Amino acid sequence: MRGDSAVRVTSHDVAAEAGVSQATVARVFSAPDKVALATRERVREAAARLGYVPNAIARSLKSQRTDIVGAVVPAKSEYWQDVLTALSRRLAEQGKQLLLFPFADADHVEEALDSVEQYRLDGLVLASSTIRPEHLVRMMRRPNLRAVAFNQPAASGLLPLVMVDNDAGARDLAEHVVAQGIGTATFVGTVSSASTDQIRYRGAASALADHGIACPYLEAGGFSYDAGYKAAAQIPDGADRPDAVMGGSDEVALGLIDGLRTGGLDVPGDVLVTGFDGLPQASWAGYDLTTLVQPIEVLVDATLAIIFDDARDSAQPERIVPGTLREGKTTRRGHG
Amino acid sequence: MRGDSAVRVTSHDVAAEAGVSQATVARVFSAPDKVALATRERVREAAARLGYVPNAIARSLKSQRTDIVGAVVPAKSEYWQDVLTALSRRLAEQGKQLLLFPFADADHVEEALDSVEQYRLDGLVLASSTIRPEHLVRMMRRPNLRAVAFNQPAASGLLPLVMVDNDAGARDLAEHVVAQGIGTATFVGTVSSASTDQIRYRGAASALADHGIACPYLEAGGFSYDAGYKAAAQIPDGADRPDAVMGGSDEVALGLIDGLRTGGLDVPGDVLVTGFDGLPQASWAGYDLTTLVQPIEVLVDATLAIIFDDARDSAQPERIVPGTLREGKTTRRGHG
DNA sequence: CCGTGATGTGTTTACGTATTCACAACGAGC
DNA sequence: GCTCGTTGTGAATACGTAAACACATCACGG
Repeated sequence: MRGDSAVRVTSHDVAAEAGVSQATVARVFSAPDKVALATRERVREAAARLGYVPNAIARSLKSQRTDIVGAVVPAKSEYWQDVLTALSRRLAEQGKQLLLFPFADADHVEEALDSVEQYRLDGLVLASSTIRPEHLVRMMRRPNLRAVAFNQPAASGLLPLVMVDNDAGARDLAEHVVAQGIGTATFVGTVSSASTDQIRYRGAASALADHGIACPYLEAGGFSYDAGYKAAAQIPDGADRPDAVMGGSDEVALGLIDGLRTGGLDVPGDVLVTGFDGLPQASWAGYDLTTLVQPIEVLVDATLAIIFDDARDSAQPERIVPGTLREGKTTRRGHG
Repeated sequence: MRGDSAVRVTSHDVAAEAGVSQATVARVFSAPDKVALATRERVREAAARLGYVPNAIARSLKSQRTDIVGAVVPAKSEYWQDVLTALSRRLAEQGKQLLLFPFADADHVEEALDSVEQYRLDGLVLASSTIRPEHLVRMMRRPNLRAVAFNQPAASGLLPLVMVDNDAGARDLAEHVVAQGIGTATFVGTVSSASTDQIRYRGAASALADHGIACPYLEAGGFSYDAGYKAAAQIPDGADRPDAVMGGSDEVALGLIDGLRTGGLDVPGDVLVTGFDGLPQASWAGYDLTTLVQPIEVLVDATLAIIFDDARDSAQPERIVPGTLREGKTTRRGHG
């Protein structure tokens, strides 16, 4: 039934109602100071009377700006959800919107990017360290599209990049557990092919090596609690049990804690555990995980600055932001 | 590479390159079966050569369909993030996108809705039980906009509505704890003005009353872990301590557990705890919370069915979907 | 051999806005 | 009293596509 009572009302209708031209109506809503006060108010009243709302689609078509930023992110991840929350809030403050392009796994990134190209977005945030370089390159040369890689070291040199200092963070965590007096350690990574995972492991291993401590690598095989939980079973027990287990992410670390405890171990009594990211859940009293907190607001602001600042000619910027060590009870050793 | 110059390439350019009309190019990308195979391939090749990508903005303007669904949701909430994940995945499968309109608190809903109206969305998911009725009514009469209230009992009669059966779920949980042999109980709600909170409390209280058990109401004052954690301190201890504490949501319940444990109590040894929603975190081994799992996939599918099914004349549908009781160790009593 | 329907393509218009250009009215400066 | 810049407004156009309409071609049955 097309005969809906609700008719689409355009700037032309408002123009007729107010006795002005369509151009004037458009100006009232996009450049009000170019219209005389009296006219402006007459138009505003007419618009209100008719229930007129400017059509963002038409505006975008004409102005070549959508005021929409896209984000290509993994569908399932605590960490990314936190980032998206911060991102969308900041955008909303600027009157812009966030269009989500989630992908289930790395093989589906291609499809997501197909969609991205159709919408003429003002900017694009490429998240997840599992996006492959060839995909990144594809996004480089779209006109009017500012793409930024977020926490994705592999994008270095290809795209503007914003990330937390994974290396320094991993070292900080390692130094911290060393200071607790550990003699052995194991790193349980997320997915070994992820560039963040590699950097975090190398940073931790290198810092531990400085103290003469070896640090074998174990792969959880995912970015999830479940992956960490299962990986806990792979950690040697008995004489070979490490004094500290460093998780490649908070999600994995939380799973590790529960997995270790299920296995009868005490955290931190028997084993120290660290994470990485600073998820809200890491602060929950049941875990109180020692982790490296990412300054998400700072990272998001830096990302948006690259997208919206007009310094187009500047070279590919790389913003590497330091994180903060959060000391929880999972590394608090020797209460007595 | 030839197609990567920074020029905008349109269907007209492709038409010229392929020696056909613009209309034919458009048909190749929107209704391929209306074009002869030979022509189609010629156009496809020309498009690939030039790096042509259809402009979704222009298409939307012409076709009056954006293929975008909006979601108005609270900015910070584990539960809604799970819903959004499911929603965006389903939409992606259908080649549609999700546009996010997060709001920090109920006072900012207005602004979010202003933005919503400008984009001519195909559908809108109004989430959160804190959206006020006057806002809902405003969304009713937009042309070409199918708005659906998601888990928001207050919208009944105003908008199409999809929700889990809060009443039955609360009763199920209550019956379950009664079956564990409790004699006293307390309900710790989220925010008492939220319609879901009221229904859950009434359902639980009513079921408990059937067994002669009173159930005082305590308000956590938020939907968060922190609110629950703090609320735990309000629960009477000593002789007045309830045998069971029912949380108004999983987030609150998880906070309650940690709060109670911090207070020196054993869960479930001293107090049983239940939640509501079925968050992934509720299944974490550290908590293993007894809760009512919402069938999010089912709810999302029902929502999208209302938005995209052409049964325009049908009355305001209300889909109330039953949840599933998940029995965890937080209500497993009497180990000894 | 003509009518008829199907098929494929081109021509044209419309979606609703922002912007350029033109123009009128007006005050100020010489 | 004339030029000149300013201010406010209208007319016209373009953004890139989809769809309505017209038309040509062709197969086919009578």
